[in-house]
This record gives sequence, structure tokens and C-alpha cells, in this order.
Amino acid sequence: MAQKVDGARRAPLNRDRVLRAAVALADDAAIESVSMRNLAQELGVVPMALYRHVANKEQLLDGMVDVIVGQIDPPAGGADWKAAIRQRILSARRVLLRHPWASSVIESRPRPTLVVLDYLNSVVGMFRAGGFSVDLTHHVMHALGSRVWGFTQELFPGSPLPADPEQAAAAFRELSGRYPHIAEIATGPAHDEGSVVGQGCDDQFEFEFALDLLLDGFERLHQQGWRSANQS
Amino acid sequence: MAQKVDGARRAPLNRDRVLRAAVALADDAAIESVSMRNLAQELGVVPMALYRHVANKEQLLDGMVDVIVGQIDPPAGGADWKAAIRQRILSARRVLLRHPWASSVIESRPRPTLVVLDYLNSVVGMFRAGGFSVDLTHHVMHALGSRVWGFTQELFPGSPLPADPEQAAAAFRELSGRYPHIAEIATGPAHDEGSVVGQGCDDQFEFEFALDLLLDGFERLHQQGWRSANQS
DNA sequence: GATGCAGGTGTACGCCGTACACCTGCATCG
DNA sequence: CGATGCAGGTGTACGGCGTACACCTGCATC
Repeated sequence: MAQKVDGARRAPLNRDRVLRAAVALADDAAIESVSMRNLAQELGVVPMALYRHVANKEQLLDGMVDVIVGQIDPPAGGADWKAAIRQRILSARRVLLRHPWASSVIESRPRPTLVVLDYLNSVVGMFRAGGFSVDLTHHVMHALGSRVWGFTQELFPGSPLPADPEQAAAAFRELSGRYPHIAEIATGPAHDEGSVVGQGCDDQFEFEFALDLLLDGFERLHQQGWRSANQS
Repeated sequence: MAQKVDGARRAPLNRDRVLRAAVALADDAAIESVSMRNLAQELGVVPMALYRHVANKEQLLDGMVDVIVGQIDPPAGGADWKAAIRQRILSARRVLLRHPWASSVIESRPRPTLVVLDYLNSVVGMFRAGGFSVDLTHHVMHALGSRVWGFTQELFPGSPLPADPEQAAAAFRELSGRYPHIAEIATGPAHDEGSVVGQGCDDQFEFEFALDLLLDGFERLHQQGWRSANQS
């Protein structure tokens, strides 16, 4: 192999370059194409070379999450807790919308990384700064669940209908007969007329609807001095 | 191979036996051990034999979900919508607690099966029967999200602390310094004293807390005659 | 007895993550 | 200057995965 004819030699790899390449690959292709082999090829390197920079694939995914979470805006000072938290969560949502694969990767991590703990810690801090008791803050964080990341656990990412429009129309008619309530909702005023086929919801509206419902509920509990004893 | 010395010949496979074996395997071992190869071995059969009964692994997983969803109690009649829905969702939760792998499999399905649509359709129907408008029902279903299945999107399935108690104590002290708010919550009154290490939450309480918060919110919107225009 | 077909088999392919031994080129130091 | 060490990239190989495809086998039908 003598002199390694790369033309201009590759710049040496490092953890950061690996992670950023992985994120880029997931963005451009799909998360399933992020295999050690594909990623190595993308970087002009042999698969095993990656293991000098990440311990294994799990840590690669952790690192990718860190890159994403690092893009969330820092807490806004000044505003009241509700506005500040709302704003921050919507910032997280904007980040996740830019990287659609990220929510499922976040879910899949068995343990939080330090960067993730940083984010969660700061959100907890925002509730505390708003005067929430330790206990209420705890419950409230659980109630938020994945919504702190700016995504809802969708019931189903895809619609039950096939992609082909003609087939879809037929399938929809059959579905309407068997599942009238679902059909009713799917064609309700919240969907633009043309988009019955396909998922026609305004996801942003649905997210904010649920987020505000929760935040309002939190506020109500907070104002009435919630204690462990009294449920709501 | 002559006469196939199975002793008493295996009963012939069918889709149902395959699915039930897969569920049992996931229950006894773990969802990761549900590979076509393992499952076949469990059934005393060669891997490719399974493909006579399920089209591929995706459909196997779909079928496993159907088995689980089929165990959820039917809607309780009579009671008001809130009690009935609460009861049904908590029934779903009991089922999922018996099959801890199921929530992640449900999440992973790109399209709902007919059994799943049946369940969702009936939940939608319960809101409609309670007098909810099509539109409000739609938003409310989105707001419930994965909670209709009886599970919350946990931020993290595992704690950030290592399993070994001694290491964990040390790790916790370090964590307390860096992430004071998280530490505070983790040691708050909602956790029993001994369980600071490990995830000491009462998950059932957290689930019901959030569920009731949402249901109360739904009720409030419903009572004040929610229309698309006015947000909360 | 011939025919067909449902159901189980065996082999093989291409993907995956990664263990392990190896090489290569540079910085350091006597 | 040569020797040494080591960080970083390489090559080979293993065991797992899902599954395509050709095959066999035994029973029901006519």
C-alpha cells in the first residue's frame, strides 16, 4: 500500500468528527443506515477504525443524542416559569423536527448521558425557580414525560393507509365501515380536506394543545398549594 | 432421517401457536431473544418453517401486539365517560405490566393492526359517547398519546447509577454536586428512603397522577364547550 | 396409483457488531 | 543517530441476524 494515495491525506478522525458524521448520515439517509460499516465508509475509513473513538455502537448513539441535545436553547431568564418552560420545550421540539430520527434514538437509550442530565437538571431547576415544591416538581416531570424533549409519543408514526392514493381511498372506505369513530376523527375539521389520506394533523397544534393542557394543570396544582395527600 | 423420532410427533404449527410462543419467549427471556431462530428452536422446528405462518418478522411483532392488546378489558358500560376511560386505560396498563417488553414493541410498529385499530376506535367512541365533539376528541386522543396504552414515555427506563450499590453511592454523591435539582427530586418525599439508589418512584402513582391531570383537563375543556378558536 | 399441495427442511447470502492480531508513521529520548 | 513506544488505522474472522430459494415429504383427492 506504500504511500496511501488519498490525494490529500484525510484529516485524522476524532470523536467529534465521528459523531457529527453519524448525525449527518442519519439526517441525509435514515437512522437505519447508521451502521458502523456505513459510517466508516462515509468517513473514508475501515469500520474498526471507529472503535478508536467510540467504545461501541451504544456509545455512538449516546454521542449522537448529545450532539442533538446540545442544540437546545439555554433557559430563558426573566419570564415566568410557565412561559420559560414552554419556550424551552418548544426549542427542543424545533431541534427534534430538524432531526426526525432523534426522538426514537433518545427513547432507546437505557441510561442518560451527562449532557442529557444537564438538560433535565435545568428543566427541573426552572420548576423549582417557579416556586414548585420538590415533590410536585417530581410528579410534574413524570407527567411531562417525553414531552420535555418536544415530541409526543405518537400512537403511530404512519397512517394505516397504503401510500398509493387509489388504494388508500378504497382502504379508507373499508376502514370507515369498520372503525367509524376513527374515520370521523380522521376527517374532522382539524384535518385539511385534501389530506384525509395521509396523516393530516397539524402536529404542532396537537403538541402545543397537550403541552398547554399540562402546563395549565401544573399551574392550577401549584396555585392551590398541592400536597401529596390531596389528589388534584 | 427416516421416521422423524420426535417421540410423539409435534402438533402442527399455526399462526396462533407461533404468536403465543413468541409472547411466552418474550415474557420468559426478553424481547431481544425473540429471533426467528430462537423462536423456531423453542417450537422444535427449523427457522424457515415459521415463514409458513407469518410473512416476516415485522408481522410476527404485529401479531404479538395483537395478542397483548386482545387482553385489555372491553369498555365498561354505565359509568360516566371519565370513570369508564380511566378504568379501561388502567386495564391496559395492567396488561402491559405483565408484559414489560410490549410497550416498546407497540411503539416500534410503523402501522396499526386491525386489533389495534379496534381498541383505539373504541376509546374514541367512549369520548364521543361522553358528549365530546369530534374535534375535541381528536385533540384529546393526541394528548393522551401512549398513555392510552397504559404506559408513560419514561425519560429513562434505567437510573443513571451503576448497579453495584457501593459504586452507586459514590456516583450519586458526584451526581448531587453536578445536578443538584435532579438529586433533590431523586431523594424527595416521593421516594422511599432506602431506594434512593435505583429508581424509587411509585410508577403507578406517577401514571395515575398524570392521567388524572389530563382527564381533569379534558373535562374542564368539555364543560366549557371547547371550540377550535379558543385555546384553553 | 397419480397428482397436487400444505408444511417442514437445508443451504446460502448479505447484513450486522466487534474481538484480535497486525502494521505504520510519528514523537520521544539516550 | 538508532531504538522505543504508542496512537491510530487495517485485515481477517466469528457468531448472530432476517430471509430467498430449491427441495423433500406425507397426506387428501380423484
